[in-house]
Amino acid sequence: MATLKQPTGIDVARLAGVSKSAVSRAFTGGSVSDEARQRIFDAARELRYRPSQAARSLKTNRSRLVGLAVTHLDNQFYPEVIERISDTLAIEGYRLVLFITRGEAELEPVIYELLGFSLDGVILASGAFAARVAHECVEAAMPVIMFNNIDKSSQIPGVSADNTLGGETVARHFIERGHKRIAVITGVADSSTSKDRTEGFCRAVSGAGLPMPTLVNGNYTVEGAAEAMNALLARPDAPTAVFCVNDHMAFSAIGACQQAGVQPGRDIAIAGFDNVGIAGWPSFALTSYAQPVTAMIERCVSRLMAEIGGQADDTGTECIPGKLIIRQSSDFHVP
Amino acid sequence: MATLKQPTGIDVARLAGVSKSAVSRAFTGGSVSDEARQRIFDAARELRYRPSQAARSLKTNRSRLVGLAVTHLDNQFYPEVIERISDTLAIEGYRLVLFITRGEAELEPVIYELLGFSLDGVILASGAFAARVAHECVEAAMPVIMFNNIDKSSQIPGVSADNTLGGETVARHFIERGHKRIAVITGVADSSTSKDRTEGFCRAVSGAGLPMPTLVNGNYTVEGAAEAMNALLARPDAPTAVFCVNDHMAFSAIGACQQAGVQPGRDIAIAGFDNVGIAGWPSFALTSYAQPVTAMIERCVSRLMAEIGGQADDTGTECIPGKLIIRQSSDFHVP
DNA sequence: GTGAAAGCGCTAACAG
DNA sequence: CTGTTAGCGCTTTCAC
Repeated sequence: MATLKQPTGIDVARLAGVSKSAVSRAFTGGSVSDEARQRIFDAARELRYRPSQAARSLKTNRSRLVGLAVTHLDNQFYPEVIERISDTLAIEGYRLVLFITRGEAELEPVIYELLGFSLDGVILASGAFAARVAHECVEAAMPVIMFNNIDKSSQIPGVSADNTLGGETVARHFIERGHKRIAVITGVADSSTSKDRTEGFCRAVSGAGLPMPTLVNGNYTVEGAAEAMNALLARPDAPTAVFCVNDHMAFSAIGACQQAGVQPGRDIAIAGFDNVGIAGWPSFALTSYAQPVTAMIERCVSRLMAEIGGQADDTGTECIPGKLIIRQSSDFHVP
Repeated sequence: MATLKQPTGIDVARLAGVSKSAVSRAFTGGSVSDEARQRIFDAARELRYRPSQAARSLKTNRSRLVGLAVTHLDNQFYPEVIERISDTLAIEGYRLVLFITRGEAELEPVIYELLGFSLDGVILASGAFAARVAHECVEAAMPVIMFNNIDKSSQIPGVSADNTLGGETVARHFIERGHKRIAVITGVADSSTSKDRTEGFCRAVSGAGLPMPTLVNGNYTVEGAAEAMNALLARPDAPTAVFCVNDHMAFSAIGACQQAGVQPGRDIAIAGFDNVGIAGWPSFALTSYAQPVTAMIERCVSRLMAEIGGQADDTGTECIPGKLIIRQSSDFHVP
């Protein structure tokens, strides 16, 4: 039963024959004699005592909880990121509270909750509308940082891959392999990731004197990407290379190609972005621009910790270069 | 800055010209006159006031936080489950605190944290050693329920698919298609899921008068499953059908087959378990026993809520039947 | 329907 | 090094 009375610091103090402050000190690293400490810990173990976080939070104004807002998790990039952020935060003694968002409709309640759960800080990895949530957090003096999707136009702290560079890098790869008819399957229109990747890509393509790539919106969904790919294949001037602005869509595009009898890596070059685990599976062998996830998370967490520690973060937006991983899906020259 | 003073109930009370008790009532659904309520909410909005969860928790002994322990998330089943649990809990006003575990080594700290974070309850979906954590929770009077991996030998609340039935169902499917040389790639040895699925499968196979399936341990990992599959293919009496006890390993097995020039759905039948999203992708078209995720989560959450509400849960372990989804990877008859 | 008052369990001065 | 004391912000009797 949940109603069984938990022991308090007083119970422990009594059993150990000390004051409750001594107990508190023992558990917070204050100065206690070794002997007292020993008695306290023994008593605590006996009573199965653990300091109540609720009371502690009330006093210290710290919950050791960080909120993480993400969109739905079928894009494998997010589970990977969640796992790594969780690990990194755990080292600092923090835990993640999950807020899975599904779109604009849920905006208000999410903000309300994010701010209501007495979190120490918030990481926003949730795509398009995150910027608005971020502003609310700033207003409410809640430490916040945007991850992956950022808002360059504001001073809101953010960490992302260098998406523009990533787009460029993929473009250059296509160009080197002799492609001339090139397309890109874009993501949700107002996400910074899609915009930047597409922009970098297009700039490099036209900079090389090639015609502007055909852009089709895949909306960051499996269905959208499949449709986009089919539309591309149906064109009289079908592209020989297509850049999907994330791997999630690239997998779907590959599937669409296969169904149409077009073989990626031979008949058409496909590249993605994120380099999620699946990209390396032999069934896909997807060329992908790898986000520097480790570095991104390291920066994200340490900046958030600094904010929580009271240091204002005026670093703004930070873009870290990644690395192109070339695999079979694009590793050939056009004739 | 994190240090900006947040408004308290007193501030709101003062601005609204009422007592702080009135403010509290307004926010907890107590009886307040409409007029007062209006003034209070107006004042709260103006001050950007939100009741502090920490203080509330201290008083009510409820945090509206539920812990979720899971192993690493590369098995796509878990992200799917997390997302759904998060949604279901959100309806009840609860949020998920994530504890990503990585094995026995981390057992103690995880327990300590799980119990230390003043959670209202805990969901254990974390595989093999979850049972020990569960017992600790029970001892500590922390409402707990095991999900997916359960412990039938104890009275610890648990919800899972009917894994035995699932294994049987897959076996029957193979048998109907005329397979005689059958193998299974198993998971971590002491996980109830792997044991039950394998057991149900083997029982049905030998019940049909066929020789016992060859068992190879894939350890629930991509690498393990690939090795297992390769070992299977190398045998003189290589199987014509293999059951992978989860989809995660099945994908890897499919990859291994393809690399060996053996085509799933034609040369060999492959089936998985979980029916994760990817299973339906054309690149895999994996036959899989679908876990009844919706029902499982519904039961899991409502039982946990009951426990949190103070009702002892003596339902024990609960297994819900799923459904076989037949796809190309196994949809053929042996000659 | 409303306010006053008493804590929830803890930490952090403060004095010894 | 140790105990006493005063709250953290809220909910909740209890009178009115």
